[in-house]
Amino acid sequence: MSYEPKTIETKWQKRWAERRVAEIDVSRPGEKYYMLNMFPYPSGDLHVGHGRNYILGDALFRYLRMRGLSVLNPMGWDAFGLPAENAAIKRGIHPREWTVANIARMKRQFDAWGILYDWSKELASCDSGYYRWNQWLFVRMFERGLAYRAKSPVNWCPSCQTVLANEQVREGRCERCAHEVEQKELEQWFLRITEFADRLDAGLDQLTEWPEQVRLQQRNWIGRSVGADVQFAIPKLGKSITVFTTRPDTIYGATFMVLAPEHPGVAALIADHPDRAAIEAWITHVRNQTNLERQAETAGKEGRFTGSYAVNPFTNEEIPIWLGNFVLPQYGTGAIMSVPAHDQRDFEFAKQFGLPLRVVVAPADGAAPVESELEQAWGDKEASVSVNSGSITGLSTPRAIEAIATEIESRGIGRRTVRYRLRDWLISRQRYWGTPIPIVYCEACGLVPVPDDQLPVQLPLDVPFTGREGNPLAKAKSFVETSCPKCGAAARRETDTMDTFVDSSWYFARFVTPRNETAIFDSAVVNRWLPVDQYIGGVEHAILHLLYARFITRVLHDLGLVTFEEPFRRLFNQGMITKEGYRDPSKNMSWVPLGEVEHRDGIPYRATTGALLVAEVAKMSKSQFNVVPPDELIERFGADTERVYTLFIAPPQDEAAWDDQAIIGQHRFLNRVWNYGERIVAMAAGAASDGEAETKLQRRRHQTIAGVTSRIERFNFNTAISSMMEYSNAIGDYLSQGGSSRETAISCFETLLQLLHPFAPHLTEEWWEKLGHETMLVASSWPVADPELAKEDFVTIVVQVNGKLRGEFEVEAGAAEAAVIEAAKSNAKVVPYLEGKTIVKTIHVPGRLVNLVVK
RNA sequence: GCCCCGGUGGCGAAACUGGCAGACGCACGGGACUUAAAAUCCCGAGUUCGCAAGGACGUGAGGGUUCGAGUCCCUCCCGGGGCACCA
Repeated sequence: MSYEPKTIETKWQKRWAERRVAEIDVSRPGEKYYMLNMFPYPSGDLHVGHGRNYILGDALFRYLRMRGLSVLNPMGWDAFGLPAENAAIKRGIHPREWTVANIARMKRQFDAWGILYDWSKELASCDSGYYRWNQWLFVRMFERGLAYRAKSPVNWCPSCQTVLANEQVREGRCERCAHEVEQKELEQWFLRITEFADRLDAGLDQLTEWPEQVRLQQRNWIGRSVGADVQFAIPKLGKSITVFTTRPDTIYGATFMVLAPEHPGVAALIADHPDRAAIEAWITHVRNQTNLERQAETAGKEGRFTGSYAVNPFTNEEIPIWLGNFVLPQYGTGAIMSVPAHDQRDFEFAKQFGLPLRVVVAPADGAAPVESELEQAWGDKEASVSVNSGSITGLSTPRAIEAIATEIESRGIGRRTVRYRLRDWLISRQRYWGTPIPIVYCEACGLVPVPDDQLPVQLPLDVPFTGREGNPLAKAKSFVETSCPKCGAAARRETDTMDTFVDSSWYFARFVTPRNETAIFDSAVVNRWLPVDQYIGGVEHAILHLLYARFITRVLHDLGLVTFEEPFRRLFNQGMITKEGYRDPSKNMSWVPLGEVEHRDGIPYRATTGALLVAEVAKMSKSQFNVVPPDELIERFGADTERVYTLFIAPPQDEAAWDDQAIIGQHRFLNRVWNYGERIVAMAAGAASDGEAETKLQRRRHQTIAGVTSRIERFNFNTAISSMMEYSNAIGDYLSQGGSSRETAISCFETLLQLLHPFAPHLTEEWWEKLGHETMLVASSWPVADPELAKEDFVTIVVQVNGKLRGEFEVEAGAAEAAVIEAAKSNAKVVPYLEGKTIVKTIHVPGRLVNLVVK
């Protein structure tokens, strides 16, 4: 019988499901291992690029299981979100229906790939049994002041018709739809993540098994900076304004002050300005700028003089107070002391408005820069010292910072401070398909959280989806109109829903006890199974999801629900799968459907218009027509082939371009494995064993076990597959070059089946059964290498003369050094290079090489 | 601008601690089987000089350390990602 993947694949998928091989009882004792693929948004269609993430996870799952661990590998659905609502508007299907149908589709696709999940733990964030606990958690946070409502300028996406968190804005644009984000002053719900900034930053140090890149991104996003708050007196007002600086040592060089136009003190400062109206008009103009405009580097700096002065507390000089659009109201105190000689932004502002510079820092071993000659701010890459700075003159920069901070504190005009770039997390969304925020507005009682026994606040199903004008929830009278839980008076429900990132910030804990109806989860069980031992997902969540999850985990910790603060011990980010797509330069570089692309002499043209096209490698996406659906591949080659190819294509953390042609190589490989099986079972039993060929194959077997195991441990799936191919080739050589022991052939083949099982599970199960095993391969024990049998008897020693390769010879492993060197010197290929020379140095690396240095 | 990560055959890549560069594949060339094709199997192949034996060159560029560098150090070029007036 030849290899027919279709038949055997459905057979085994069915059997794994029936026997519930991936289900685990969380109360079962044993060494636990919690592995988790980030739960997906159920968009419906999976392509081979998505497959990378899940296939990798499944290979790991099968391997760990065979290693004998109790592996929890659940799957669920990040099921709230905009696409479902947009589908409702476009096609009149209710978001719930659309979501449920997509979930069913995706489950079928997982099955077709042969992926095993513990479906008894399945959860969907759009089920009220799940989002109820979202609401419960929100109320806990509200009670502790960690969830609060505030009016502030927020990011508004006019296309999505909702506000966005800071993290969801990329380069001034909406992360989802790329529409430019506007600033709006709105009252919204926030979670106080900034209160955890310090802990979130410090915790990064422990995450040694996370990709360095992700830790760095989080660190930058949190943006911890150490400095000092300093008060500058405003004699005219009899008050002072506080600035934040990371360089208090440069305070003697602070020649002016700049406030954000939004700074609360501005009105008083410009009250008696002769041209007040003009300044106010300018302030309005700055406020109306989008973040994109305001922060664009090309825009240059804008500023206005307030007409007022502050006193520099160290020089006692009066310095002018300016307003500048480059000073951000949300960071620090919204006010800065400007040191134009040593800060590039201040330098540019000073040059633009003719403000004075004063050099107060100089190289430790050189002349101080001269103010009039400066072309840019002078910074301290290397050692520098304070100059022209009163009591700190002559101190090195770090010591000067300390000294001045101490003086500021002792004089009572400020203190050391740590500031963060991180802002509170805006979670209100003006959309329907999300968790309702469980708050009631009462005339008398104000903001009243919905009591626990009234949760969940159910999302009403009978809501009109008309598109555009605002949140459909606000139009559902039966939902909005309610009574105050405190006083019973008529009241109004909050109609904002939560950012879906709230849902995904704790789902990994819910997975352990997903049906718990009395608590968010069972703490005892969660504390045994968490943190997640291995988390797998894309880098696009480096900041958003992973930061929020770390934050919420700390909240759960402080609520006494969990004993840990970091939810994910190890993190792995798989790389993207890309594919060539085609763009039409004559049509504004729009993407061309594959059916319209025609190749002539390897050059792509548009079949309909004859236009020359440009090929571009990009992330798979329907809108770019470069998606490869797995269906045809599975039909033609089988899921095992797709799985092996996906893992072989490149190191899993690297980006990889899908090659429709190269997949044939993996199909050939599996086909060969199948044929070796056929040849082995056809062998005559009981033939005499044949010493050398057998020893050689056995040695190969044990080397391969060791190699594949360590490569899987290091996630080097591509090279693990290479070494299985080599091993498979060795079995082929044994069969075709006179190997005659059926017993040897079978046991070596069985080892191949076991090693290959995580990658090609169907084919290997089929052969395991064909060879007479009654229990499943997935339940077998991972083979263990015998180092004695893996040892080589002979090693190849290469001989170099002056570092150049000149010869090689075989020698018994562990041969004496003197003998090896002697053999090297007398090697026929080497001798000519030694003639007439003297050997001045001999290097011997045992088992590898001899290098003879001659003169 | 700052911070990260990369750059190895025609292509995907390998080389784990400084020790035979290019394993394993794709594509390609030659051969076997076949009426033929597909499938399968075998052989070849970094570039270059040479009939060959063999030699020279070769991991983005240049320099350095070392008996020996894809691997370590310095400078630069190119590609990708992140942050971007954060005081």
